[in-house]
Amino acid sequence: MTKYENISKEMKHRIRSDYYLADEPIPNEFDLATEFGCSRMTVKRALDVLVREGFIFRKQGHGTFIIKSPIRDSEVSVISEENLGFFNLVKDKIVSSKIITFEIEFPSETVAKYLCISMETPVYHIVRLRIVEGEPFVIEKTYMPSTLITGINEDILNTSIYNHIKENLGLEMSGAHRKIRACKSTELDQKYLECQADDPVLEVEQVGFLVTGTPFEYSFSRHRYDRFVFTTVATTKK
Amino acid sequence: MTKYENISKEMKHRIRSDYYLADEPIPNEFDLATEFGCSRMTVKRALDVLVREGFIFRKQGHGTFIIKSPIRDSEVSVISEENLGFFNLVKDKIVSSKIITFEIEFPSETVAKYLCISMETPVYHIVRLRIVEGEPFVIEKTYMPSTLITGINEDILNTSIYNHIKENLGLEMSGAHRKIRACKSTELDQKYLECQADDPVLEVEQVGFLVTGTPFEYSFSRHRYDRFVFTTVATTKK
DNA sequence: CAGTGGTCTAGACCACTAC
DNA sequence: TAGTGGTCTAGACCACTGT
Repeated sequence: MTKYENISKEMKHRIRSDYYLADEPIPNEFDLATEFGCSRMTVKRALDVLVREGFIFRKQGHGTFIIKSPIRDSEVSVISEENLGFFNLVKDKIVSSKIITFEIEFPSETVAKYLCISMETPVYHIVRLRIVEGEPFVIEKTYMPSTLITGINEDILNTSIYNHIKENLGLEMSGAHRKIRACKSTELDQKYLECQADDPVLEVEQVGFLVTGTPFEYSFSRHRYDRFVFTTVATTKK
Repeated sequence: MTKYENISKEMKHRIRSDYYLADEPIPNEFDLATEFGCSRMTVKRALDVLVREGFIFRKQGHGTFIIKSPIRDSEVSVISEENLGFFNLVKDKIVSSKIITFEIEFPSETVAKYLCISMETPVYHIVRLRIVEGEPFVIEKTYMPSTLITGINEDILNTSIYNHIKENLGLEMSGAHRKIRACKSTELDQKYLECQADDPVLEVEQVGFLVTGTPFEYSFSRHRYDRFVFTTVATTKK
């Protein structure tokens, strides 16, 4: 844990616990640097994280203020930078899985393209239903190069592929590119998500990357439209 | 335009125009600092932008590499940090608008909450259909405090509210909190988006902020499901 | 004008990678 | 071990805000 991460964490905690008054600026960067015993650049870097996550905003020449936006208090949602795996999404909930498909095959042209592999590299093709608190939540269709992500079995599929990648394979995920769209539900959706023929689904298409830059998964997550909202924070300043 | 923004821009240009080989690391931070005549910290900051936007990734102890992911090449989409206004979304396309509702009213409790105003502060309530290349694209329902965003008229509604806010009012937008979900289409959607009763819509709920931290708009954009995809880049590293 | 955040420097040391 | 990115410093000067 670096110094700036600690400061980020502490400041987030202070904001969430109303340590600072929401209508006044938080202490300036010089004072925070003194308080935390570090240089001003380190405080700045720590606060950059909070800006990106939508906790605070800065006003040049005036100060740094807390954003009190109720839109951040979502039930089940993705706040952009934070979590990749499904388990992070639904922490503190009871989760189970049902394996619908578990095959190994040669990839289609599209799958090969997104995973940056040849069409001769076999991939896992996994379809799982994820159940949260006893209710069907999402169908995940995942393709992963079997040469990279090795040792997949049903036990792993019933818990977390991400944990397997991290704990057993020692690989680290760095990020993902995602597309989010609304779709009509298919018969597969209706059967497993237990939704009506005219219910839509929210689909998240994702290419996940390791810290080595290698794509390791290409997936489609189809969510029940009434149980999932995707949340993001956008800032214009770089 | 600051030094690091210039370097970001130049590096993005180089990557897009294949100036660097995609299979080799780009020059290290020390060499780039020499080339651009700046300190290493400034290069680092410039490259941070490209990391967040999904152009490159870094591998400590090894180098910095280009991400070649085809998922970024979307037609009409939102890449997280970049654009807030509708016009930025569909640059280089022919856009027109149809005003469906243009009223001033007292806000509901919800609208007041999201805009951080009292229920006695009047708000504009605007519903517009946006047409791209002759095809209905999105219905935008927008609430804005009339005391903050002044001087709205039909001319402005037919072009861009964002331009009005920027050019005429001299206000600057800083970011937004968004929720994205799939919905069933309503009769209003079907009528104006010219979609079928069983077509879903992709809804983006948004609270937009000025650089002063003040919420200035609370809006719902309902997109035709077959004409819009929301794209984002997520990274686990802060 | 004083106070704040924004940018930038020139260097230091550390952590990690590949060879 | 050499080379890379990661963190951090102690300052400097600039740009902007409110009074």
